[in-house]
Amino acid sequence: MDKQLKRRATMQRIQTTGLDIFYQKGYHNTSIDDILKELSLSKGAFYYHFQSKEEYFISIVQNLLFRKVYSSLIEPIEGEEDPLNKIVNCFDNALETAEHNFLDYGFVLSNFITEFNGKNPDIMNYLQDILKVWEVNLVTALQKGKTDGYVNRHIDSEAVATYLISSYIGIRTLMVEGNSKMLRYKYIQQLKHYFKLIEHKEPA
Amino acid sequence: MDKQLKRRATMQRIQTTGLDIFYQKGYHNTSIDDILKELSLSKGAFYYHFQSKEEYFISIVQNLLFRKVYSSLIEPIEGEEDPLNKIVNCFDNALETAEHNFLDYGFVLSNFITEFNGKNPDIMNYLQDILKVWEVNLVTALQKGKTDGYVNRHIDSEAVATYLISSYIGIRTLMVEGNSKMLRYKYIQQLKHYFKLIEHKEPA
DNA sequence: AGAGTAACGGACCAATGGGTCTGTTTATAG
DNA sequence: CTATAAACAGACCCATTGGTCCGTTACTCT
Repeated sequence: MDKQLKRRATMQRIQTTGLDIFYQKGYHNTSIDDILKELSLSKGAFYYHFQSKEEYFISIVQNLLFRKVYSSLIEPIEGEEDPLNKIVNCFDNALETAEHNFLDYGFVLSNFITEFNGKNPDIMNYLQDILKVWEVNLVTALQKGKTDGYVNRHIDSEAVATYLISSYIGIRTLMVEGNSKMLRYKYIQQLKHYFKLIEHKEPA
Repeated sequence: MDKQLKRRATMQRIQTTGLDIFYQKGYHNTSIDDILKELSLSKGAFYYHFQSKEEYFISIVQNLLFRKVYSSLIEPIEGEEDPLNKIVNCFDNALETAEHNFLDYGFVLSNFITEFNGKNPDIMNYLQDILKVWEVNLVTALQKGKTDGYVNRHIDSEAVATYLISSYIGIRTLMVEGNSKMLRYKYIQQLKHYFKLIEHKEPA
């Protein structure tokens, strides 16, 4: 009965370091051997648990990547208070952790989207799905903000959501450069600036 | 005397289709043989003109990629009139051409930045240089817009420039998904919205 | 304790990768 | 017309790739 657990644990281990290395080096530039070397594991072990490199990667996306994005960018947006405030804080926190990476490799999700676009429609779907969940939750939060009196009723929630996602993906791509602290500061500053147009204006 | 020209022509051919394929499939996922097959050329010919895959790619970045980015995103910003207007038009045009690609592969420059980050500092420098030229020109245009009375004097030009670049990179990454027409519309809408905060307010 | 199977080790394979080398064509210069 | 080098063709090299196969260990259940 304990074998199921052991199995799960090993698979998780392989997936976790797999995500790390794929994130750092990219999917096509990472060999199974690279990952197995890091794990001190054998090929027999790997192919006992996974059918192929592709299926392995997909399992990582569904198990780990989704939760990673969800916990850092989606979950923190949910709740009752002012959504605009929460979005700013959420983005700022996410950028801060990125900033503290010694060497940053960008936004995991958008990296993979860039890498697989036009090459593997199957994997692309799984990645796009994560994006969609993010977008939907942003739109929902903004709409709720309208009814709760935090957000201007005249704004196009979907357009704002895409604009937010775009800018976040972009700033994370820029931050790989180095002076991420300055970039984060500038970005958050402009984001707040932008949000002045979005927030509900109290009747004078 | 004509040999120099012939040589140049052949190298250009190899570089041009190289950029195409690298853009579509990514650097690591593209083999020299892939490119040579497309060109109906031999390995001997290739390695007669280029020393290695890496040196070859760098030559592409410096010769073709820079000009591509410059002509589509940097040059159109220069000039005398209202910079904000020109930026909107420039971005809109760039997104339109992207939209008309049957299959879009994203923003070439940011794709490569994502792919080479943390892997090849040499290539990264060349790519970052292009980004910097873009950024500097945006900042210059905004500053000039201030003195010419088009742009609000209180805005932080550098922050606006990074915010613009971020959002552009991001929306191009999103547009690979499919419904790029809608995305473009939403993006430009929010961009204009954002620019209302940036433009010079006429004294009442 | 022993049978049976899950979990793993690692040699092996065919295909592909970047890159070399030698030979052949082509074109210019004298 | 011929010598000479540039431009190219393509067989070849060897390390690496994803993946297979079979043997061995370790654990579980009766």
